[in-house]
Amino acid sequence: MTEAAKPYHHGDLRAALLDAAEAELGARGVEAFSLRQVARRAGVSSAAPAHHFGDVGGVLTALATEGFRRFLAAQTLRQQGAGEDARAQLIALGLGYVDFALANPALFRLMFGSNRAAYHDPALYAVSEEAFRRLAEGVQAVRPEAGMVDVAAVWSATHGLADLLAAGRLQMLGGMARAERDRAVAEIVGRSLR
Amino acid sequence: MTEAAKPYHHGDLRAALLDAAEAELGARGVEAFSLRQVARRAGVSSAAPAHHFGDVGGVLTALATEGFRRFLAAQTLRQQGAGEDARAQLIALGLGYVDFALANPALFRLMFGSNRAAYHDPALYAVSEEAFRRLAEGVQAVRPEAGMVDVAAVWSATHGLADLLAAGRLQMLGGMARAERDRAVAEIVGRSLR
DNA sequence: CGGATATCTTATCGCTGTCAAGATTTAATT
DNA sequence: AATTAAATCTTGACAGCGATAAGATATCCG
Repeated sequence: MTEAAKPYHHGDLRAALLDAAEAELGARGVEAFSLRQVARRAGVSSAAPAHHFGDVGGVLTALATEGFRRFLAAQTLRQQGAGEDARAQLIALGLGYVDFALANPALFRLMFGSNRAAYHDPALYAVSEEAFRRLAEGVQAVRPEAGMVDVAAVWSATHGLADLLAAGRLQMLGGMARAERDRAVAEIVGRSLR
Repeated sequence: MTEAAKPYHHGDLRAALLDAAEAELGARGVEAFSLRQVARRAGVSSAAPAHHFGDVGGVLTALATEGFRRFLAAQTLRQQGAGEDARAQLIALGLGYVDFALANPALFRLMFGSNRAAYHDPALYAVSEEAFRRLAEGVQAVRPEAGMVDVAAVWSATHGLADLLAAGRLQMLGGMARAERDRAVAEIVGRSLR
């Protein structure tokens, strides 16, 4: 096909719907997310998404899954630019955690602060478990004798920071220049390790 | 009036609607909260809430405001049962923070993890600012030279802990007996202070 | 080529939040 | 005490939502 005005079949509607859903999420937030609006954004009828995602929960679950992939990628990116020692790697993971929350606040909120994504979905469960595993292993690498409380401490500090920043509280940190904020995040995550 | 079956005027509908709203919030969560359902719970027409709260946002804002009052009360309760020194007081504040989140997960999520409550509302703004002020002053009392980063560290660790526990992640801590969990929370909050 | 299948639309349902208009009760004023 | 004003609640309507069944159109595969 060359470039027909409106082919009956979209070609890759699933991907287009996910893009539209992310735009909708960013524009309206998790609370006011509308599936019909997503369909409208993609230039398709309101019933079209059902064939690819089932219901609105399916769309949000797929979006959250994609979100976790990028979440992990943001952590990897920071870790690649960090020193090799375990502590620097764990702090880099925390910086990536916060990076993602600041860059995608609505997506972050969908992933961590709502019941709208179905975590019993195998793909979402797998990728969220991987995120936890990476953090836990990062803690173990720094302190081999570390236990549950140590993992909880690092996760809590990092997640709390990310959540408060994504919500727009903690303006004292959110308004900082990146380098300065990075130092503060590193300091806070570092403290949680004792 | 003795006990007429259905008086046209309720008497204290505002309070009854808030109770119904809290029940609805607990039952369905922030995501599926329905104003009509709240009215049904209170035995009143769907348009009745408008006269007391304006729209659904007004109900949720009032509910969040009441939530912050109880949030502060939970912290006060812990602080009354704690030692007098500044550090014990701050850790008690953190324990109250977590207590509230575990006892009222849906309300906690409304207050901290959603845009549905209007924080420009004077009453809600005032009570949420008081909560922040108490935490910041608690940090200052422990370390008079403390700065923004110290406040952010304590808030992040405490809030992250509460948020993850309310969301059902961190089952490792959530499944503990209260005394054991308290020790872990105290340890984690304590770490954020240095 | 032709039937099976995947993809998308149209039309409809019950539910939601909001609003205007009317009914009923309480409060204020004289 | 009588009348008026104000507050409270109901009824009825509207548009938008998610979901689903039935039909239209395109692709796949023998």
